[in-house]
Amino acid sequence: MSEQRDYKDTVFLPKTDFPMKAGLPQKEPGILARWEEADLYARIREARKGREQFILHDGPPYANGDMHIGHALNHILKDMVCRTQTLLGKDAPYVPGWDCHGLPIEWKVEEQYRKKKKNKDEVPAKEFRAECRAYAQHWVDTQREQLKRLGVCGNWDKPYLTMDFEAEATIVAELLKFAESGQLYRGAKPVMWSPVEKTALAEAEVEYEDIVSTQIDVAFEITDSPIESLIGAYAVIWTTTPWTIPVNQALAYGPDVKYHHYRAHDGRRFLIAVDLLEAFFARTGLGPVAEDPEGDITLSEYSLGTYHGEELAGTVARHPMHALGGFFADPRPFLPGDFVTTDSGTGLVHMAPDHGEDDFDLCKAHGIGPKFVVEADGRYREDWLWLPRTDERSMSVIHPKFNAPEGPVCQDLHETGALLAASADYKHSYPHSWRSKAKVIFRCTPQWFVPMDKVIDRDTPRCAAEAEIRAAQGDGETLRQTAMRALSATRFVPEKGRNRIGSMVEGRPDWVLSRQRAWGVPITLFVDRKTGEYLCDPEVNTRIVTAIHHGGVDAWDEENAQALLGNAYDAEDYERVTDILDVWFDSGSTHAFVLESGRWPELTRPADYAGPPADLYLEGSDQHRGWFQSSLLESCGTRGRAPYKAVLTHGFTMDSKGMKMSKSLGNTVSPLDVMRDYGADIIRLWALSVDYTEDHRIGPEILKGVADQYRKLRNTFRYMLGALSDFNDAERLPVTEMPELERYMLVLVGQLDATLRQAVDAFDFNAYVRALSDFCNEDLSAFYFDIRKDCLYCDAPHDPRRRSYRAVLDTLFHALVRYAAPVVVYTAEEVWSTRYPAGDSVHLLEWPDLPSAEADMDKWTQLRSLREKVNEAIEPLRREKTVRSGLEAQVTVPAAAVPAGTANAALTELFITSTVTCSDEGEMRVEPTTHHKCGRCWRHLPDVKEDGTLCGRCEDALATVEDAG
RNA sequence: GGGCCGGUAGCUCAGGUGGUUAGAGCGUACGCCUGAUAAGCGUAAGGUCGGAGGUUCGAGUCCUCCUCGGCCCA
Repeated sequence: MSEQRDYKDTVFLPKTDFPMKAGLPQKEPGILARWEEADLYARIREARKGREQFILHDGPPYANGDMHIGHALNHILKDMVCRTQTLLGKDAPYVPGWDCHGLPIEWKVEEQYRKKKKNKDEVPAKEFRAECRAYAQHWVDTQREQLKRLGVCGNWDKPYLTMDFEAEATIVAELLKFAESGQLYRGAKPVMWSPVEKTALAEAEVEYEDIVSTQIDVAFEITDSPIESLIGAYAVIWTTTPWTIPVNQALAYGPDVKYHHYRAHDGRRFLIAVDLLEAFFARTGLGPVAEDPEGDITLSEYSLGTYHGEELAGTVARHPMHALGGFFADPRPFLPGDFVTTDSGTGLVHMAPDHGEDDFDLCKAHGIGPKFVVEADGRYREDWLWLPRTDERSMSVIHPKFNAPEGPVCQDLHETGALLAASADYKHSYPHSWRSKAKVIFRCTPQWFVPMDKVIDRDTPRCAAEAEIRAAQGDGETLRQTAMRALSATRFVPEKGRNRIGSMVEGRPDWVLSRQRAWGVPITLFVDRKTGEYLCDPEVNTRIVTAIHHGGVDAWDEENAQALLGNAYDAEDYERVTDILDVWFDSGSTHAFVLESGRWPELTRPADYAGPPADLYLEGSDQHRGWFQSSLLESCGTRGRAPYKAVLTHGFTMDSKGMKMSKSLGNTVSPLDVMRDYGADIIRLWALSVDYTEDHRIGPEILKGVADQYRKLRNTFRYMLGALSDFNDAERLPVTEMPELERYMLVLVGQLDATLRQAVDAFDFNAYVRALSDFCNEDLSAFYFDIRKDCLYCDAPHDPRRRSYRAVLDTLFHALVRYAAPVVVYTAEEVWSTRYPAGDSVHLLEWPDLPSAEADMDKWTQLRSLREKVNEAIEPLRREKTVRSGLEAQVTVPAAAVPAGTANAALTELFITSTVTCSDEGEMRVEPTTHHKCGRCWRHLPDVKEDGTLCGRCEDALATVEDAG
């Protein structure tokens, strides 16, 4: 065998500096720095100025702690939305924001105090708030850097903070709109209250612990009933909080519970739920017979009647302490309560609206209000009829002695004969204060509310603002009705969100606005000490807003009261409300502050624009109860419509087994770690690959899969970059002069384009990423690139086939880099700058304009399926090493399987074999080639004289190259 | 405990109005190539569609119950 010439240096191999290995964690920060230096966000705004707007309004995350996986997912989705809209040519700005007020921050600052042995109560409020402000600012700055690192493109230099003075002023102004239109009232509501700390507690400040309580059974004598036989019988209630009996105001029954009226062995008649009789007998010994050792009593002998709960409506009892007169002598009505069960107790529940949520709601619905007789320290009011304050009895209601079977309540009940049983042996879990570890009670305190079902009164308008709001809201519509109407005009992605928020709005109680806290926006109301009405004077309100605007929330203090009230009022006559606003009101007002203030020109709508200022709100599904709803109610109450046109919700990120992440389980995945180990583009690709509409998972295996997917995408770009090295626009050919394969590929990329556009419209990003990825894998790498490898490497540079291929590659490159840019933002930039080192950012580009092309798609579908069959047929020969690659195979296919008019040469090219011939046989045949192998292109062709010499095509190609050289 | 949502190959996902042997990509295994080379190509294996009942000639798709998980509320 003669020495063969090595033709390697005559083959046009891909040439690129673009590395196969990404090294994203090292590379990304540099790319980010370049964007910042070039002020890319501002340049994109400039480039899209005047275009159709797409306003995504950022829901403010809480400024507390590092970015976690939920933040990452949420912001990647937001970034994807803005970037795809921008790519489509719209002006889609992104102004990030933070929620800065509220309890968790207060806590952290208090915690720091405790470490320094400082007492919060000794620190002036202004100083305390200043520390809260500083604490929030610290986390805003931290999260801002972390989110930037994720590749999120936005106005990071000017985010919105709910603690900005302007924001605080806007929030107050929004509150005053509610006030001026009569949509505020002062009511009461049971809240968790710590008698030790003398303060209301939030749910998060409470922990549950197992304790042993006194359980008592108390008889309430029935004084009237539609069921006459019940009169004179005793309704029995069971409770573990004896201290609430002196404020009992009603009894609740379960409408679907069955009750028994029977005569006990002592002659008294009792009313009890059927299912709970046995337990009741065990506690009280009040069975129909004194002793029942055999347990074989038949109640029917002693039964005086069985009643369905509903039949008890209209029944009235009297309080065991009715002899005290006054409050205690009033009748105690039976009320229907859905919450009444037969899990424990007697099936009848005593109602003290002062001290229970169910109690409060049920009583309120029947016109019975709380009495406010337990004071902040947990003691009964001195003048309360029941209990003269003797030393012995004057103690906090949480005191064990107070509730003991020997305690004052049980004693008194016992004396009246109403106490059927009392024992200090009931184990259950009960809320305690996080800080003092002391027991907590429910206690009614005055709170400010926004009514859900009040029609703004037409006859007595308070202020000019009211007229405006009336006009915006439907005529005679309640806030709930306005909100429901607004929801029906909103697009939900996914659609099921509508149902979720809808049922919440439908069933929610009035909005409690007030919190007894320090770090927040004040409820800036002056209440007339005589009438209890809040002052509603637009001039005063204007002064208040202006003061907050200049001085922040600190401006609402006692010293300023007279100045704010002005000359028309005397501060002495008014109580300055010191509650602060629920932080949900803060965030519910961000649309006003961020979208309508003009402070962010990129968010400002044209003067003639009407309708919701935001195109989209995009948050986790927990925000159905949170921000989506608070924004809806705030906007409906002040503008009569939702602040958004569409709402997109995403699920939560679970660990690799689908379990919720928690620090204690040690299964958390930090986006900061993922960025450090894999890079931001990997976590972005992950977020955009999963089905965000549901809960989804992340874990090592999943990330490995995402990294693999990334590598394929990256290599696709690397190949294109290499194949397009030295590409010259002059190489291009008109589409109509291109080979069919090229035209087919152009149609395919056109289909991909349509799929991607549709995915963008539907915010269906996993479909977007999958379509892109599948196209790279199936249509490019395994099909087009593989087939055209020979053409790229070996055709002469001027060959129309090669020119066509490179032209299509160039089209593909420009399309794909744009499609990929919103997803892998860093890599797309790296790809783009590798090809155009002096060029501008890839993120300034617009959606690709594809050349129109036509191809016989049915024919190509047939050819590709035939190609699969050929591969299957070659496989056995490869297995037995008869041939090693397809290039050594000679294939005979049934002519019937080949689309009409397809040349054998075309099939050979397509199947990457030595030759393909058609025959009339029904079976496909594969055999090893008899042709020699070209030394340059390695194909086995008839015109190669011996192995290692050249085929005609390569000879010509070499000749032209040498001529040119 | 209540409301709402979900459970399709190892992983990520497709599977209008119920209709032939449940699909894709990745990963895996095996093989090829060594001129995209920590790359590329090919073939193959993998699922009792969370479980149990039911409706139907026929159910991943409809109904009921159970189970596991999630969000919100209590």
